[in-house]
Amino acid sequence: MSIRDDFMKKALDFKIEKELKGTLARVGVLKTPHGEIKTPSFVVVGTKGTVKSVLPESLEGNETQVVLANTYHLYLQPGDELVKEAGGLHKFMNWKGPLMTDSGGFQVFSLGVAYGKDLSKVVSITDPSLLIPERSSVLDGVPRLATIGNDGVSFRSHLDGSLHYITPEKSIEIQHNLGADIIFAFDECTSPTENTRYQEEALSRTHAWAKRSLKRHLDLEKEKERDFEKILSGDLNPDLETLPDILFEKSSPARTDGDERERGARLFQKEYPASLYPQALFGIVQGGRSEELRKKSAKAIAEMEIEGRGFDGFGIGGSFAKEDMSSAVFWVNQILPKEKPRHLLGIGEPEDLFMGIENGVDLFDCVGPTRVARNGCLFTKEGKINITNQKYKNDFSKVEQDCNCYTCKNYTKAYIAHLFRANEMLASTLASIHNTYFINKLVSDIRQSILDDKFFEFKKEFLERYNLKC
RNA sequence: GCGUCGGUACUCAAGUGGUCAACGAGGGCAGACUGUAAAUCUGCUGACCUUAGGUCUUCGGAAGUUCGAAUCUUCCCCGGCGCA
Repeated sequence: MSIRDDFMKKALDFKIEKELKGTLARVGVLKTPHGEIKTPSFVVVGTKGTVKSVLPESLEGNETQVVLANTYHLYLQPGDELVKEAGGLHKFMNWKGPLMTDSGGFQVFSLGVAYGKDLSKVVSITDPSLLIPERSSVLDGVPRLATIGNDGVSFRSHLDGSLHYITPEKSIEIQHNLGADIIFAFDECTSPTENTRYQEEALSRTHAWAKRSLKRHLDLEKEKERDFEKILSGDLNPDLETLPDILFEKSSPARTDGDERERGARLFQKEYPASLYPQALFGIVQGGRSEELRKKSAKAIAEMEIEGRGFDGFGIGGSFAKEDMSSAVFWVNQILPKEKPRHLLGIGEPEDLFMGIENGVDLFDCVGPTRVARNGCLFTKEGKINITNQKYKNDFSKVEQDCNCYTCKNYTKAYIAHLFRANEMLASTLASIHNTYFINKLVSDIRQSILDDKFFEFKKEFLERYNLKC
């Protein structure tokens, strides 16, 4: 197999190393053009091309393997064309490891039906009055910023009120300009409060959009291949000669600890323009709370292909009721092809990670660890603590005695509490570093427990201790 | 000493006869946050009673006027400024 084949055809290479008997859990390695991801893995969220308040160097020293940015936000600001001009998002944000972008599908939900309401990714569904009988663009007097049509979604920018129309094709084009290693199909994230009739309607739309996303993606990949061919065959590409150095990936990926990872990375270290890097596309499964719809969606997305090429992996989307999240994940992962990676979108409380991994999830992303950190909430093995509580004011112990993160190695609770009270920026930074480390380490420990055949012992031990203060 | 402006809860600061336990901001004390509209949001912050609500004590001090006073009157205490 030529370098070109390796480079272009294998945007993603996923190898399962071990499966946990009696469950859907597996341990694997996911190879991307910017390095490997040992799965299961947590994905740290950096919506606007930055993990808020944290330097990329800190992430690297923090067990962070992969970062997820957002299509919609970067399209609005600074614009995907500008990011492309800058040499792609990796260069632009100085993150050398694997990178993903979300498609903007979640903003269909958060700026649409959830706008101005107390509706989030995970809700408690015990109250039937939450169900939405009728839909309109204005509910309870709050106008939405996103309105869904069959062809795409109109967004009213939350930054300046300007109107934008995002279609599946547009989302993919933006994501190709951004240049993340793994990108997502444009979908409609529905609320669990929607009725079945609406879920069905939304699902068929998501499937149609998935197909259009796939089509546009494959076309754009073909264009890259043609350009690549020209370069290799020596057909002069005058543009190439004049491209600035910064457009070429020469440095090795950030994460090169371990021979295995380095070998994987080296495969992709030739001097190719960032814009020609292959990208992998994940299709997204929806279907709300319905078993029938979830399974139908998993089947449809799994089987979807154009000229023999399908999705490189899968996202499991939708807003969940906490109570039935695990069953929804189980239904879907039973059907999705085992050999491709699965990403549970937007989920990331410690207990959810155990649940997801047990039910066959390989990747999780969640704003929780970083958002909560900025608000003074820190993860510990005994549960979350609010560092601004009075009792920590003169507590000169570490957040966690045995934690190896930069924050715990160097600072006391009293100091972090002081930074929060004094409204110092470093407060967010130190808290975010600890929380991302905590979650990364937790997933890495779960991974090891599967390799050691100790998953259930570890889960029990961890959750019992964690829930003490929950 | 005379004149003048002021003294309101932890702090700053509204209020100038009843709708005032007293706007607002900060601080304090808690809580929330799951593909980031988020360094955000919510609640409490005189005392007591179990929340709705109720009772009591408060606006420098004292004494008055009034059905009713943080608000009006008198005296006193304290502070700023001006003039001596």
